[in-house]
Amino acid sequence: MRVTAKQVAEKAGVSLTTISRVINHSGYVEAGVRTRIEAVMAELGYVPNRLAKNLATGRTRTVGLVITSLQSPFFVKATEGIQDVLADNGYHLLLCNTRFNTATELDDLQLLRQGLLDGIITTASSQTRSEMIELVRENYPVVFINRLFEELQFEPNRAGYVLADLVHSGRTVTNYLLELGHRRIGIIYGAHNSTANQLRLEGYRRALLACDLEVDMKLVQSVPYPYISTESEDLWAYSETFELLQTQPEITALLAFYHPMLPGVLQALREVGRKVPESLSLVGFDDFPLAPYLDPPLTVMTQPVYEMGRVAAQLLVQKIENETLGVAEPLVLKPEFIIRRSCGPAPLQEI
Amino acid sequence: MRVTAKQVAEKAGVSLTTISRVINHSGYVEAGVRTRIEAVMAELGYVPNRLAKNLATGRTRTVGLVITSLQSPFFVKATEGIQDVLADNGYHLLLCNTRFNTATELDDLQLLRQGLLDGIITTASSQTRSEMIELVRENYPVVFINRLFEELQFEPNRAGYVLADLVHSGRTVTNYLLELGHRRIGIIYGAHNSTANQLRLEGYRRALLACDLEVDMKLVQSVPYPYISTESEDLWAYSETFELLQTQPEITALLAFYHPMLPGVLQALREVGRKVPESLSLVGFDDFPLAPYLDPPLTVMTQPVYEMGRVAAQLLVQKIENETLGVAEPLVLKPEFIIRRSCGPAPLQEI
DNA sequence: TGCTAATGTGGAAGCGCTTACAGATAGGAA
DNA sequence: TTCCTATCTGTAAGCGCTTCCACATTAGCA
Repeated sequence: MRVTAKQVAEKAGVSLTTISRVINHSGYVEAGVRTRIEAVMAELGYVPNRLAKNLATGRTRTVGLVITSLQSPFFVKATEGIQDVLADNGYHLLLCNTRFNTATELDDLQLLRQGLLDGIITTASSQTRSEMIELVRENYPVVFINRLFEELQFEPNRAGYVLADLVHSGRTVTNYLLELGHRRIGIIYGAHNSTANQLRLEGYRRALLACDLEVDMKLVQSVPYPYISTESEDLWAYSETFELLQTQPEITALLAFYHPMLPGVLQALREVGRKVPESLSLVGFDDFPLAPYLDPPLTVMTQPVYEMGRVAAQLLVQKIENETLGVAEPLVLKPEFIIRRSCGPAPLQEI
Repeated sequence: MRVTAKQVAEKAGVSLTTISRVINHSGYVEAGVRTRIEAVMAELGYVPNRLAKNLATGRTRTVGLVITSLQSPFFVKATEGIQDVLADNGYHLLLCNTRFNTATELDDLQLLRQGLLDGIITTASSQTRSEMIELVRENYPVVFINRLFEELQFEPNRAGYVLADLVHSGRTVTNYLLELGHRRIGIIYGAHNSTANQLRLEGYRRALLACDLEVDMKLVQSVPYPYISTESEDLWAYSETFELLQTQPEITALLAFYHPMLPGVLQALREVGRKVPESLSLVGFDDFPLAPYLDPPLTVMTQPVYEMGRVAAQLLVQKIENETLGVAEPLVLKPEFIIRRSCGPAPLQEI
């Protein structure tokens, strides 16, 4: 019942080939013939079937975005950057939100092999590391955001890397707190051993080292990711923060590496009776529109997220469209430190 | 270079049909043959080409989500609900984030006609109203969230409607404020004349009416949607709120209908010197994890967003899979009012 | 005028699956 | 035994495009 190109061809008295040419503005078509065909198309209400086109060309003009959650403003902003660039280049976005589910993530990656996706942008979890590497080795176009794969470092392939300078982030924040007199700086981070966490921790370590301080892993608390199916994740990271502050009361500053942990962290601080910033300094990661209106306004280390999304998408489109391989050098963008009022001088310790 | 079903067939010494049958678990295949074929598939690393399948079946198992922005927690939560259900049913999600761009929205809707999408879930803007109606009339499966189309009310088609009881929302909030003694209640809402805004406003009107009060449209301020391309939308709704409070200083309570307006509204309140809740009561719409940690904790009227997403997706899958038409009765879910500390008794007026 | 290049069009073979439809075999009921 | 049904397999015709090639025609130029 749908109108096909064949019908248009018959009605316009031309061949299928010519129809294809006017649709795609490719090859030569006489102006008169073109307008005649366009008239017939309009008359019949012809819309080209993309499935057929996809099969014939082996391309879909669709890219996948494989992420673990939408909860973080990081992903929302990155997604917008990505989509703006994709839209400009005529690509669509298949959203693969894995919800921290490894099986889902693996399935989503298979979409590349199934031909459904021309490429993938991902900040995926480390659970599927080997599969990602395999895909890259098979030369599927992939761009990673805030992820690094050293094992691919010297192989020519079609992967790309976009990162914020997270070592710098970690160091800057830590330095700031050290200068405020803090010596016991706690960290709450999401459990998976991601590149992002590693790099930030490295920055933290270096800053401490420069002051002849050692990292005390008792101050570094990981939080298992929730395998979300219901909505009861409101106070994620709450109990871990609570416990950390109970067992390590000498902590005077806290870094929350992942935005969705904030509500839990804030709740724990309330219940433990640590007022921000008087009794404890708090730094969040990634900025969000309401940060200035929290109580107190939150100091955050942030990344140029929207821009990172844009760059990632540009890189991917480029990798999809020219088939050339190459060794990838990571693209590193500058983070930004936004000081508000959630940090203060370290309170006097009773030691 | 990709392995095709044909190659598997040859190597296994069977016909293409049989391959298809084992892939799809359809029809009869002798157990021995099946295992043999599966072995060959594994050996060759065969992955079925979804493009070919899509073309042959005329279906894609992909649905589009057409929204205007991801900025609101409403969309994030709804998207998660939708994706959870879709994943359970083997569907993928194409994210069409129109960024309030009507042309983009129209293009995205065309994906249905192009065969790329089996159905659409949307909260789309009212700019594409007639095109949506046309798609519904052509019997494409579409589910609307918080949108109503009276003109389709009695026509059998494959549309579905999921709504929160927004009239009830508007009325409840307004009643609450009336009871606190407020008489001049302002509203800030996003400009497009959406069903959601209309219904909430209707609730507001009814509540006032029950107290023999009239709606004063001078208190109801619309905010044009930003046509976002850059990131400078931070203080969206700021100037409109500022102006409203300047020109209508007798306003003692304010409803913010759309979450992304909050930062701008809060900033305006600060600058105009109205302290919440002492000098002005504020109610937000749609809850979010950090609402309890704002200054002051925000009272919000919310909707069962995640659930609405789930229901919408279930409805859509159902409509896609059984081809039956029918007259749609809207599915209305109950909203929830979460009282925190951003509302107080109306301050005494100097009249 | 003849030759080449540019322009314009169509035939037909794919792309890699699904899905009638038909045919074959085996087992059970009559 | 015959017939019917259930089980199993293959042939071939699509699905609706793209694209390679071949073939005309016209224009450009020496």
